[in-house]
Amino acid sequence: MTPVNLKSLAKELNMSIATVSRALRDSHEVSEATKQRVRALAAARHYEPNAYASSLRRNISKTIGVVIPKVANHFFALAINGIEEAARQAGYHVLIYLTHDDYEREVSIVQHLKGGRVDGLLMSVASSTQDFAHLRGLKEANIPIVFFDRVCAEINTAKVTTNDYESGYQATEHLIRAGCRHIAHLLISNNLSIGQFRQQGYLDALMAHGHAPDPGLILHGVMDNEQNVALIRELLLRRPDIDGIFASVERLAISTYHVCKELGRRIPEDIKVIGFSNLEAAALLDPPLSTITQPAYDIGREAAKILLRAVEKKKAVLPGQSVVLESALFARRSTAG
Amino acid sequence: MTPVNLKSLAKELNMSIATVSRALRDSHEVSEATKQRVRALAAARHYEPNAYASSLRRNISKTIGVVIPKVANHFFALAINGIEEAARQAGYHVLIYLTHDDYEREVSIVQHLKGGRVDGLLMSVASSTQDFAHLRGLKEANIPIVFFDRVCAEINTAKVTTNDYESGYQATEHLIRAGCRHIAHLLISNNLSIGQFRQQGYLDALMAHGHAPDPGLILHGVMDNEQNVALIRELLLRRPDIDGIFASVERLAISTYHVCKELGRRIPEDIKVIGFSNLEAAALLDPPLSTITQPAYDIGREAAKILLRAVEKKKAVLPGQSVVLESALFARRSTAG
DNA sequence: TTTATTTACGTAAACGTTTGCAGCAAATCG
DNA sequence: CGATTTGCTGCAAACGTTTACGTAAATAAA
Repeated sequence: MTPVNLKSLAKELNMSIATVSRALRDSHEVSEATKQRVRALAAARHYEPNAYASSLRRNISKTIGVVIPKVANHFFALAINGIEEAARQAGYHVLIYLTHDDYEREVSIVQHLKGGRVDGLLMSVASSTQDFAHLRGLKEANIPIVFFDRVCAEINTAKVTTNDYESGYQATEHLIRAGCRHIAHLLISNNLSIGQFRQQGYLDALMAHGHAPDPGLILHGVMDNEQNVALIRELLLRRPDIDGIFASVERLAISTYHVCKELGRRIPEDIKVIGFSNLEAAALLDPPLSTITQPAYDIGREAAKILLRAVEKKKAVLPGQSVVLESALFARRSTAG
Repeated sequence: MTPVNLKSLAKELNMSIATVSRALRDSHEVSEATKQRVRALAAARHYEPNAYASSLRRNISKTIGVVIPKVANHFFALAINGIEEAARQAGYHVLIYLTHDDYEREVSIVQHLKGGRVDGLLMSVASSTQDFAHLRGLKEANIPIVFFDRVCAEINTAKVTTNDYESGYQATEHLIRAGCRHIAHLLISNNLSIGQFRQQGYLDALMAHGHAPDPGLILHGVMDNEQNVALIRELLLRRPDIDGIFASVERLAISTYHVCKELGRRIPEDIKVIGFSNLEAAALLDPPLSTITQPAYDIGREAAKILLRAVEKKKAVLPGQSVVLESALFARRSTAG
C-alpha cells in the first residue's frame, strides 16, 4: 500500500507537487480546472495532509495545550468542554495534561511544551506551585498563555476568573442571614490568588456584619480526601460552636457532609453548609446543597477564545483582555433558616 | 532572540549537527567527553527538540488520540485520568476530541486523525453511530485503535469493557430480591453493544425469577435531559405499577430522582432505584443511590496500556488482547427492602 | 610493517509540506 | 509590432531532526 501524499498525487496527475499543494489550499494562482482535477483525485485517494510536515514548515501546530490539576472534577470537565468547543470551531486540536496539583509535574509539562508542540497554553495552576519561573520561560518561547480560574498573578497575561471576592462575601453573608454566628471557612492552599479572594470576601462579610474573624475557624485542606475528613472532624469536635461552614471547593463540602453524617450533626438544623460546586446532583443531596456555581463551560470557552485570538495574530496575550465572569448562588436546604 | 536548535548548538560547539543530535540521544558512537559538552550547552540554552521535525522524520508522533462522547461525566473524566497516567508514563501526549454523541462529528474527527497526527486511538463510540466505515479506514492508515466501554463489535481490534451482562443481571436481581415486581429498564440508544448486554442481563434475570419481560417497561432515553425527565414522567404515570427502576446510565438515574421528587413517589418505599454511576456523591444523595460502579480509571489505563504496547511495536491491536474488568454493586438505601 | 577492526565524527539525504522565485505562454497595451 | 502584464505552473530551497554511509585516526591483530 503506497503512501498517499502530495508527491504521489502529483505524479498521478502529471503535475508538480507545488501545484497540487496550492490547489488544495485553494490558492488563486491555480486555474479552476486544475483545482477540480486535484480535489477529485485527493478525495478519491482519501488524501489527508501530514500535520507534522505542515507544522514544521509553517511553524504552526494548530494545537493548544491545556494544563490542569485534575479532570475528575466537574468544574474542570466542564471547562474542557468549553475549551474543546472553541478549539474545534477554530480548527485547533487540544492536548490535555494533568498536574495532579504537583509542582514538579507542572514544571516538567511546561518545559516539554516549549518544544513548539503547542501554539498556546491554557492553564489552571497547581495548588502547590509557588515559583513561576517555568511559566516566565513561555514568554521567551513565544507561546502565549491564558490562565483560567486558578490564575497566577505574577505573570503578565490574560486571565479568566470568576468574581471570587464577591462570591466569598455573598456566601458568608448568606450564612449570616440564615442565622449562623460561628462560620468556618474551608479552603485549600492559600497561595492561590483565587483562595485569597474568597477568603477576603469571607472576612469582609464577617466584619461588615459585626462578626469578629477568628483564625481558629479557618481550615486549610490537603490533597487527600481521607485526611480532609479527619481535619474537618477534628475542627467540628474542637469547636462545637461552629454553626455554619463555607467550603471554597466542592471536595471540602462533600467531606463536610460525610463528617456531619458521622458525627450526627444535622444539616441545616445544627450546621448550615454552602460550598463552591458544579455538581449537577447538588439539588439531590441529603439535604440539597446550597452552592456557588461557577460558569465553568463559559470560563473554558472564553479563555480558549482569547488564547486563539492571540495565537492567530502571533502576539502575546495582554492582561487587558482579562475577563471576570459571575458565579451564581443557589440557596437550597443546607442553608435553610 | 536567535532560535535554539541543533544547528545553533552545533555551531557554538564547533561540531556537526549529527554529533549534537547523537549526543543528546545518548548514542554509543559519541565519546563521553563530547556528550558532556553537548548536554551542558543544551541545558544552558534550554534546548527543547522540535517535536514536529522529529515526528516528521521518524514518522512517530508520540501522541495518542482519545475520542469520547463527552467529558462532563464522571465515567469519562476518570477514564481520561487513567489514560493520561498511562500515556505520561510512556512519554506520550494525549489529544482529546469530543463527539457529543454526534455521528457526523465522530466521522470528521476520525478522518482528520488519519493524517498521522496520532500514533494510535482510544475510542468510546457515539451512541448515534451506526455505520463504521470511518473506523475501518484507520486500519489502512495503520493507526491502531482500542475501544473502551462503548465498543464497536464490527471492528476487529482490542476492546476494554466491563462485565455488562452480569451487571445488568445482578442489578435486576438485586431489585427483585428487594421485592420489586415491575421493573423498568432505562437505557440509551440500543445499537450500542454495551446497552444490549445490560439489557440482556436485565431480561435474563427477569426470566430466571419468573417475571415476564414487558416491552412497555423499557425506555430509551435521548441526549437531552429535559426530554428524559418528560419521558420518565410519562412512563411512571402510564404505568403506576412500576416499583423498580434499573437505569443503565447515570443521567437517567438522576432524572428518575427528579421525577420521583416531582411526582411525590418515595424512594425506596414506592419505587426502588439502581443505576450505573461513577458519582462520588452517590452515597450522599437523598436517598443514597444504589449503584453499579465501573472501574473507570482502570478501564482508561488498561486501554491506554494495550494501545501503547501496539504502538511501540507498530502492530495492529489484536482482539485477543481484549480485557473485561468487573464493576461493583453498591447497595444503598434507594433499593432498601 | 601491513591489514583488520574499532572509535568518533562529518556529509548529506531523507521525512512531506509550503512558498519565493523564475519561466513561459497568452493576453493586453502603447 | 514590440513591450509589458497576467495567469498558470515548475524548480528548488527551506523547516529541524534523524540516520545510512563514508572517512580519518587510533588501536588491535597478523
